Amino acid sequence: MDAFYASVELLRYPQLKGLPVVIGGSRRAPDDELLARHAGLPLHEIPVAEFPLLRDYVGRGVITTATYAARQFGVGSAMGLMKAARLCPQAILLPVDFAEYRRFSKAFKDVILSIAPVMENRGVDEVYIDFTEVPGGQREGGRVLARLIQKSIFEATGLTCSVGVAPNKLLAKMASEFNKPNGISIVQPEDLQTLIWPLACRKLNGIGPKADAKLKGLGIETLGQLAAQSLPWLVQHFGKSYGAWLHAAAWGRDDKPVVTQSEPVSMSRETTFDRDLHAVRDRQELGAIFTDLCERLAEDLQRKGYMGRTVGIKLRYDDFRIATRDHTLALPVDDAAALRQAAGQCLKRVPLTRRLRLLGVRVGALVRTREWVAAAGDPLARELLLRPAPQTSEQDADPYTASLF
DNA sequence: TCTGGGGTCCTAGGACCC
DNA sequence: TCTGGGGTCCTAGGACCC
Repeated sequence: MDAFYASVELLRYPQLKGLPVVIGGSRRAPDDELLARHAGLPLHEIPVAEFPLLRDYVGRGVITTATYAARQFGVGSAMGLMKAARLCPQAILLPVDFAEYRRFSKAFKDVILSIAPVMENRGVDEVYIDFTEVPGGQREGGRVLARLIQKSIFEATGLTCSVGVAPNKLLAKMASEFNKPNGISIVQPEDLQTLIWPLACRKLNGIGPKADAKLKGLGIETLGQLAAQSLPWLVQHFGKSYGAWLHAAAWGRDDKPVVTQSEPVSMSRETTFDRDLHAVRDRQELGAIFTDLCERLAEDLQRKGYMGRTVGIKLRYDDFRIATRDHTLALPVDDAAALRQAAGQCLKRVPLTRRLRLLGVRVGALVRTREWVAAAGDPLARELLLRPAPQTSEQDADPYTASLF
């Protein structure tokens, strides 16, 4: 989806169309006051001059999305709001409204599912779609189906998206970036040299800041240069697994399927404080936040129907270093008191001399509550639920190898 | 001028078991 | 008295993604 959060906001506030708008700020909503002052007035009639400006924002936080008009000024996702305010002080700042974005997320995904049922979620604003078996999915290299999806989403939601069509997910993801916003791009295997190899390594989904810096240090700037390296050389510098992946990816090879169903692995809640807090001096405040995080996490678990037995905490110190601790319980839990109890034990095992800027609570090793309750009286069934399904290896299927061992 | 929140996956060492 | 090899689980940290 194109500038998803910002585009959803523009549906509510069409008077902001064409203006630099940024969404962000984790703190108190900057426009609460605005909405209160104009209670009763339809949202689209609130005068532009009434909206809060980025220059007036005081506090922490980053931009989650910027309109294309705002991007002209050099502001973009993940940039600190204070820095963005210097680049584009006149930008309008709106708070994030996840509930609203989730609504539109479901709406556009429902449209896609009605057309092409093999869809993989990639977060709130992105999906992979398998065109292979969709009627007409091969016409004009996929362009016809891509256009149909764009048109259907726009009619249902008023939102635009960009589509990349390619033989695999890796190339499709890159293709989707070629023609933003509201564009379609088709990449065939024979386009590797002309369309992919000139790109910076960082454009590849899976090469982040660290790997990119290391590649640069080795004199590798583009995907073409990466593709020119031998497999053993890459393995030597990046390890067996990542090295092999880098090699395959640079050659446009990716055989990962479109996964339509998946179980959550963990759930968490975390918060960055308005100011750094000290475990002793700000004990009360920290304790209240801690309890609140556990309560919200418990709500999440119960609403989604999961329990978990690995409970953990995450701290971010004032110097931005991160510490985590976790603890696995004998039985899964989903209530705030149990989470708070277990997380509290974790807190005792972590250094607390430095001031903290973030506290988080996490729960993993999830089981579906319904299945756990159903196995209530059966210790064996419970035991099986707590152990993840064993990985079936190639060796198991090979009678010769199996007999040897 | 400091840098959000919610995730997944990988690695590596140690405990523990057979 | 000195010492194997394989496997799983737990824990901590880190890279990366949206």
